[in-house]
Parts: sequence; C-alpha cells; structure tokens
Amino acid sequence: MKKLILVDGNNLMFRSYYATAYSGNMMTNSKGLPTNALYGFVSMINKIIIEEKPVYMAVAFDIGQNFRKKEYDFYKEGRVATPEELKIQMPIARDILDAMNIKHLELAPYEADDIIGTIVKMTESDPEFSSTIVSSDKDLLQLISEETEVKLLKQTGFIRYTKDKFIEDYGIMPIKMIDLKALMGDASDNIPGVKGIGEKTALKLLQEYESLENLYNNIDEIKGKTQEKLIEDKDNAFMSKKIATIYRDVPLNINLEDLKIGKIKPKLTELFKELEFFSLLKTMMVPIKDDSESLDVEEITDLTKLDSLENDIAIYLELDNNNYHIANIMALTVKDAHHIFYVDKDLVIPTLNKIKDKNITTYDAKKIICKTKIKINCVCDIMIASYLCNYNFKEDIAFLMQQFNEKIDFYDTFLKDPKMTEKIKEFLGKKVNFLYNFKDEMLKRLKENNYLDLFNNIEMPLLYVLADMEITGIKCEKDVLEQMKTLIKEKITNIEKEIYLDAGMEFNIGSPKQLGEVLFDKMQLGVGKKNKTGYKTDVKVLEKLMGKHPIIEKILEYRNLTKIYNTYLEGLENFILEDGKIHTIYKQTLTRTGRLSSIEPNLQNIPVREELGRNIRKAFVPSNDLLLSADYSQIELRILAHISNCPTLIEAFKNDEDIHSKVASDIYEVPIDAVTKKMRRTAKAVIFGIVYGISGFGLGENLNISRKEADDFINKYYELYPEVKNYMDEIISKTHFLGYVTTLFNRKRVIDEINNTNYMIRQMGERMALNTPIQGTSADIMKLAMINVYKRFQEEKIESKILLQVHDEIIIDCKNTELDKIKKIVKEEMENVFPLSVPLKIEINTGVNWYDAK
DNA sequence: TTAATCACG
DNA sequence: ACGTACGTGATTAAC
Repeated sequence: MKKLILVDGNNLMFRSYYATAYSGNMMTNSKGLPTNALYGFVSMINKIIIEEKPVYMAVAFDIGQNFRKKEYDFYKEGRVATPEELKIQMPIARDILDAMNIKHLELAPYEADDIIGTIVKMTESDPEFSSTIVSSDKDLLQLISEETEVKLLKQTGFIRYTKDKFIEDYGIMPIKMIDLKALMGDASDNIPGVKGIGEKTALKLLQEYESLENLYNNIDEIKGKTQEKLIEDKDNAFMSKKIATIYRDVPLNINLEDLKIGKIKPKLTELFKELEFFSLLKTMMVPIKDDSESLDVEEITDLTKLDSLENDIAIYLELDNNNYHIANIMALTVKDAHHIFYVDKDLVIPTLNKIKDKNITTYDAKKIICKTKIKINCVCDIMIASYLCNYNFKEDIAFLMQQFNEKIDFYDTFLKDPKMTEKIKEFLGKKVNFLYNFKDEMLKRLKENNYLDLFNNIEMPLLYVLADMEITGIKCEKDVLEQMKTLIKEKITNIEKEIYLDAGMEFNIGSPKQLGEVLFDKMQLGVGKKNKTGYKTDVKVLEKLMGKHPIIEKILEYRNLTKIYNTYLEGLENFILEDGKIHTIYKQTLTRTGRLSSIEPNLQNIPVREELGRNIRKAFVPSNDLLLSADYSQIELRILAHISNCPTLIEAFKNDEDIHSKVASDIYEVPIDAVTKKMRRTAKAVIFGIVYGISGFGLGENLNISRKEADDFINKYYELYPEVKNYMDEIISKTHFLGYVTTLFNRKRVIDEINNTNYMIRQMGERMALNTPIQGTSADIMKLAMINVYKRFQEEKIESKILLQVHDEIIIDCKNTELDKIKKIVKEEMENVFPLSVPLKIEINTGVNWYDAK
C-alpha cells in the first residue's frame, strides 16, 4: 500500500501565523521580513514527515479568485482580510516545498479543499494508494472513506479520523458532513444554513433521516419550531449544501506517481539562511551546498614550519568541553595568507608560545589564555566584535559562520559525531579560515557602527583582565562549607518533620504544585493566586499568609535552608578544583546591557542580604593575606543624575549627601535630620523604581501601600526632579524613532520591542530603553576602571590580584605589604575613571574573608 | 525542555 | 481592559 499525505497548506500557514502573531512579538529575519508562519509551517511539515513517514506527499494551496465566491457573492464575506505579514510569506512556503522536493498544487479558481478532494478521488480509484489528509479544517472530514483518513489538527496534538472513528463520534457517514453544514451553516465561511439550527439538532436530524433530501421529503414528520425553521430556510439549506460540497474534479493534470517526495535540494539551505532559520538548518541536517573548494590543511609535527608564518594570523583552539577550566585541548589551527596549519594537542602549547606575539585574530581569546596560560597578542576577538555589533550569535562560532554562508557543523553535533577524528582537521581548518577571511569585514563593521573605541579600549583590554581573574581564582575553604552543611542539614530534617506534622501528611515541600495543594486545598489557608501550573507559592504569597498558621513560617525557613544547602553549600563545593580554588567563567558577550555575567559557578549572586546565607562568604578567603572589596556607591543613580543633568541631584551628590535621605526629605518635605528609617526606605524604593521604569501599581506592591499613595510618590518625585522625568520622556521617544539606545561609551542595544503592536511588549521596550543607558553606562565604567586598576598593578609591580567583579564591586586578594598602595590605586583609578557631572565615590572594606570584607 | 523559585547588583 | 521593575544564573519539579 502506498501512503499519500495531503496537506492543507493554507490552513497550516494560517495556523502558524496566528499561533504567534497575537503575542505581538512578530518573528522576522534581520531584514524585517516576517517569518513566523513559515517557521511554524516548516516545523509542522517536518513533524508530519517524522510521524507519518510518507513516501508520497502533496501540499495544496488556495490561489487567486475562487469559484464559490463568483457563484455566491456572500461566500466568506465578513472575513478579516489576510494580513500583509502573512500574505508575503505564502509564496515563500511554496519555494520551501520546491526545495524540499515536495509537490505543491494550486489552481485558480479552486480552493485547497477541492484540490485535495480531487486527489483523494484519484487515490480511491487506484487500489495501490491510501491517503491521509492533514488540516485543522473540519470541512475536509467529508472526504473520509475506507481508504482516506483525516488527521485533524488540534491546538495541541491531533485526532485521527478514520471512517470508524468518525461514525463513532458523529453517528453519521462522513459524506454527510456536507448535509450537516447545510443545516448548521458555517459562520467562518459565511454559509447561512438553517437559522436556529446548530450542531446538536442538525446531527439528531441527520442520524434519523440520513440526508438533507430525505429530511425534506419527510418534513411532515418533524415537529414544532424545528419544522418551521426548516421550511423557512429550505432554499438556504440546499444552497449551503452546494457551497459546502468539495469539488472533486479539478483539472490538475498530474498522476499520483508525480507526488513522490524527492531529495532535499541545496536551495533549501539558502532559503533557511535567508530566513535565518538556523535551528532548522541544524535539526534538518540539510545538505549544505558545498561550493567551497576543499581546504588545504597541513598537519605540522615540526615547529620550524611555523617560521614561515606571516605576522597577521588567525588561530582557533578547540577544547572538549565548554568549561575551559576543566576541558582538555583537542587541537589548534593557524592560518596566514599562505598556510593553514593543524596542530595536534601535544604541540599546541609550544606552538602558541612561538606565535603568541603575532597579530592574532581569534574567537574567544579569553578561552585560549585561560586554558593555556599563554598571553597571546590578540588584536581582534571576533566573538567580542560580533557581540558588540548586536549580531544574533551564540557562543558557538558555527552560528556566526552559518550566517555568513559557511558550511560547518555545530560544536555539539561535532563532538557526538562518530567520525569526529577523521573530520577534525577540516572542521578546524574551516573555522580558522573563516576567522582569517572575516577579520577585515568585521573591523569594517565595527568602524561603521563607531564601535572601535569601545572595542579597542574597553572590551579587548578587559578580556586579559578577566582571564587573569579567572586563572587566579578565589580560594574557597571546603571545611567551612562542610560545617555549615552539617548544621543546615539537621535544621532541614527537623523542620521537614514539623511541616509534615502541621500538614497532616508527607509531601514534597520543594514542589510548588504539591505545596499549593496542601496549603490552599487541604489546609484551606486562603484563596490561592494561580499561575499556569497551579497555585503560586512564592515568598510574597507566603508572607501574606503569615500568622494564619505556623506552617507558613516553617515553609519559608525550609525554602531558605534548602536554597542555601543546594545552590550554595553543595553547589559551590562541586566547583572547588584541586588547587582549593573556584574558577568562575565571566561571560563577556552575553548580556544585553554590557554587564558581565558569571557562570559555573555564578559568583555574582552569593548571599549577602540575610545573615544565615551571608555566612557562606566566610568560606571565601584570600590566597595572600586579606580580601579587599571596593564598591561604587550609588553608581546607577549618579549616572541618572549625570545623563538627566538634574541640578538638584547633581548638587546632592557633589555635597556627598545620603541620596536616599535627601530624596526622602524632599518628598516628605521635612528637614533631613527628621527623615525616619521608613521614609528613607520608601524613598529608596521610589528611586530604584524610577530607574527601572516602575508603575504606581508596581511600587505599591513593593512597598505594600495603595496604588494611589505610590502614584503620589512617583509624581512628587517627578515634580522635584523634572529633569529626570524629561530624560525618561525623551529617551523613550528617541528610541521609538531610532530603535536602539546607547550608553555613554556608545554601546548600542537594539530594542525592537519599542515599536511592537502589543501594548505590554511595547511598555517593556520602553522600560528597557530607560534602564539600559543607566545599567550599561555603569557596566562600561566598571570595565574601564578594572582595566585601569589592572594596568596600575602591572606598572607598579603589585603582586596582589583582582579576583572577582560583582557589577559595582571588585574583590582583590591583597598582600599585607601592598595594602596601602592598593587602596590608593583603587580609589584613584575607580573614582577618576571618567569625568561625569557628579563625582564617583567608592567604599573600601577589608577582611580575612569575604564576609568580613563588607 | 520549561516553569517556578530565589540568590545577587 | 490590560498587566504591571531592569539585568543575570542555578536548582528543582514536571512535562
């Protein structure tokens, strides 16, 4: 039996389009072409192929005027016009099918349904074929027969309607779908049917009388209102039947063998690249057009070969794990204008030592430096450059290469490839070849965007500082963690028992779902707020329940303890290497604002606000004598004062006033020494809220005050500092126009959300536009300060080391003998890093561990 | 893989 | 009428 899949192409495209279009976040490629429907369409086609494994397939489309409309003026009247964003994707869907070598059929004035009906008729007269129709349109159910089934798509999943299944569900023969529609009508197609008769009545009538004709022949037997309605709309019923009938004699001029699926064509790769469907490229394992002549990669075993290299080179180092602190070297490739050299793992270090001072272009220089401890002279790190240019790239260089039409496997795929060892030379040859050839283009793009300053004076120098910090690592005492573990483990066990006792049952306290059910269903401790999966049980919710039952307090404590235990005590321990130190990885090319992020482990979120968690910091100790923490005081607010040019705030900072108290005294209109703690706390929340673009509602939630009061605070703030309000209005309208924001150092963030049709998303875009210049400028300043401190350390032969950065704070491992010098350098460099209209101020603390250095 | 939760600036 | 504070990462549960 030959199985033929018949897809309702229009239906699939509409579904895909509307599935995502309403979110307001229209998916487009970088040229602005909408791609959401196509993405869903291709995914769906793939899914069908996987699920049905067809050998024959055809996709039908509507095209041009359709004959029903000609015959029945009102047909499909009142339907919302197809959005332009969808129309534009329709022809591309057909291009994609061509490239996939799947037949698509369209012929005016017929609709997709008619084409499918016609082919079904052909398969039914050919004993070798059976067909499956794929659509979410119930109209197609009329085509069901012994040989034809319908895979009716639902919001999630599908129902497979065979003839038996249909009869079971509807109690009529599939062909009677037409009669059904004739009676009940169809609002979406504007088919009238019989007014006042819906699905229930229509089905009942057809189950008894089988067809429309027979029903009207026996109209006398029908009672009451129904009879009246039927007589009244008799003409409409018969006309509706005609419209609803799928036409099965479309002159297609094909035979079924034409519908055999062929081999995927290289054209598909081009299309996917154009559409920027990189994940699909990956999953579909599309054969990529191999127009590159195969590279001449030469493996070297004799290092003297390197002598022939020119001064401008590109290198690429491959490791067997993303975490370079624990990874092993696989190989290195080196390219200049005349050679591509492949260097196997054992020779990588000597090779790098030999070429480290050349002008090196690479991808993730920090990785190379951290792994090999060799300070290469990197003049262009393509990973950083593409990050600055706001490319949609991932850590894997393959993403970038794909965007520039280079055929390459993804790192993960490659590692799993059984033929890895055979392929590695070519694989790494291609990467280094790309880097070498792409460098000039990359620099050109940096220049065009005015990024050269940021690139050469901040990001490139910073990578060396970060590499040094990561290599150095921070000493972490396992014993301290172990002691805390024992203590906390005991507490957890005890509290667990108490919770079970209170609840009257054992359950998984760590499961928000189970916890919600226990609290709100079983114990009836109030009406729970819901989210997608059940009750909300976060801190806010639980705190509102405080006092209602002792269990609440215990759950909060349990949460606190398990968080500390799992994430920090146990979590951190796993990252202590043999040298007794933790080496985090700073991601320099991740955040949208220019901040760093820290992973494996994240050392930027070690507890500090609560005493118990804060104790974890006691495990972090100096390798030298002391830890010194230098943190910028109120840096974001100072930047806000600067960029909004608000004289009152600037003056306050110049006078080194406590800014929160100052604002509190202004808002509450009391002298500064009459400001209470509560007033100061409120002011602080208002100030922070402003930086994030908060609403009255949000502030109210946060401070547990009414929305009205919160609104008043915000308005009062704007009145007091009109320049801040002005800045906010201006940056938002400017961003609507430009589509991006910049920091003081010209870091750019594209904010597509700002012009989104969805109000919520647009609002979020506006908040990003407000916040990014502030957060981003602060990040720029910190980066520059780190570079300058590092430089001074080198110049003055300081042996103490910068260890960590936590956004507005750096941690230094100090030798006692150097302490005074360090304090001086840090203060000078951090406070004078860049002149603003407000002074920058740092606070310095020292201690024998991180806990004490605060 | 995603959602919920909670740690930080 | 809607939903409501920016930027991160790790862990767990549940699909």
